[in-house]
Amino acid sequence: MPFQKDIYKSAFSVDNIIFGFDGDELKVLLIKRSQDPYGGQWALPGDIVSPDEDLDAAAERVLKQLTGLQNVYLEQVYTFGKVDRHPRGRVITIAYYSLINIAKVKIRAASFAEEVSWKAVSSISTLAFDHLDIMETCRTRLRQELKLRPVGFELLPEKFTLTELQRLYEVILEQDLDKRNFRKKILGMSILNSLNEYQKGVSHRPAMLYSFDPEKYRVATEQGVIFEI
Amino acid sequence: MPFQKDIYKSAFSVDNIIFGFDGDELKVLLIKRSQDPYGGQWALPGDIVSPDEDLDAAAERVLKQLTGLQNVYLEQVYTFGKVDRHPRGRVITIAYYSLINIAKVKIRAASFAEEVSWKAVSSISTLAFDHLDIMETCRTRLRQELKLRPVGFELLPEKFTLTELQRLYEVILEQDLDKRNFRKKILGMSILNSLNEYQKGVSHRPAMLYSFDPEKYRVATEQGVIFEI
DNA sequence: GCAAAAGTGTTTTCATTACACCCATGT
DNA sequence: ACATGGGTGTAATGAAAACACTTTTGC
Repeated sequence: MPFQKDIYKSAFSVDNIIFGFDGDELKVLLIKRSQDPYGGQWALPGDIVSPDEDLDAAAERVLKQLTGLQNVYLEQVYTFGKVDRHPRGRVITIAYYSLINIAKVKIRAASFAEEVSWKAVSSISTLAFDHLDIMETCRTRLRQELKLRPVGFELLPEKFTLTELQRLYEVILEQDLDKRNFRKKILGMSILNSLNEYQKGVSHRPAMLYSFDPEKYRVATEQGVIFEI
Repeated sequence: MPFQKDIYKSAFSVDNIIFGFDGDELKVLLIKRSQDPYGGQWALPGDIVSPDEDLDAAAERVLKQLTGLQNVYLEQVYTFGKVDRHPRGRVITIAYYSLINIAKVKIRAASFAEEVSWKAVSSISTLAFDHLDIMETCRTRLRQELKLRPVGFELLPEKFTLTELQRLYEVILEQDLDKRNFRKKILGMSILNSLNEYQKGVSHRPAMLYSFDPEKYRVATEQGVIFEI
């Protein structure tokens, strides 16, 4: 089967770091590899890019296969291409990261995995291949983006409280934020809709729910408002 | 020759956007292609990555072949992988950009080029393949980096005046900066050495020469100084 | 002495930080 | 009634912006 051999002479794959937020921790979706190399170890979901497939399309496909989700936040981050990074041949990989609302995912075990699971980023210390490296690079990128663009909302349900939003920032940036200053800053940008609707069933004063409004964000940006946390 | 065909079934290249600054304009080093596809057109220097070569090494090789330079600022930016981006087959390309002191370059015409030349970024309106796209992406990245990291010095001679440095920022960021505020900010970071040496042969008051001190930068960073222009 | 760029501080303005108490709900 | 997180404003601080004149050199 020369095809297999040729592919491995010079193949490229995509790997997708899928971030989710459960209200408490930043998580990534990992698969347990069912085959060698690295059989039985946790790895990032990914696949070989087929010859007639765009890179972005391949990343979308991997995401869809695993989560059923489409049209979610997905960005290319970096390409990893060390000669020896794959034990079976020369495979470079283009890393993407996506941000999803964790509640929307019904995990589907993919054919290439025994098991699929959300793991807290902070709890991961080894991964197959150079995937730990890849994850760290994507995590750094996420932090940068979070400060400069309104991407945090991608990790939340459509309706959220300001405290949930703040907690998300605190967890990802690994720093505490002042409640009043945070609210002042976010609300001052005029990019949220106040829904005049409240949390239910909580054993404390229920919080107002908000949603992110992309159109308001566009208008604000045009008027010179700079998103920055 | 099956090898050629296999390569093109799934090959990867690097392209290198080499930035230089002549005191007045931001330039990039382009080659005129001697062969089809796009024979006769200007393009970014690049090459196929060989199977036993790291991506970074390939980018360094391209840079060295063309300029003779090694150990200069070189960073991966983005990978371009549309199915149809190369008319001869599937070739994805990993884009790098480098920052060099333009005065140090003795251009060597490479075998794959008729002609090699510095072109002002602002004057370029078409390039072979998707290279215009690649150039714009790298230019955006350069702007981002310039604001947050001390990379501008890579584009200047070792000894430079503050006005030269300011002009570099103004040209790349496309905005005017206030002279006094700029000096205050840069000097306040304590990352430059004042050389107690002056410009010569200028028909005006000669300016003090400075050099960037990476060690001072490291110390300043440790003490919490944030580089930002 | 004139043209050309170098060099230099202060005031104003605006954004960021620090900070503490009352409110609404469930148990 | 108490525990829990929700919600709110002001003063102090520090950083960024605006701004104009004197100095040194070559010609």
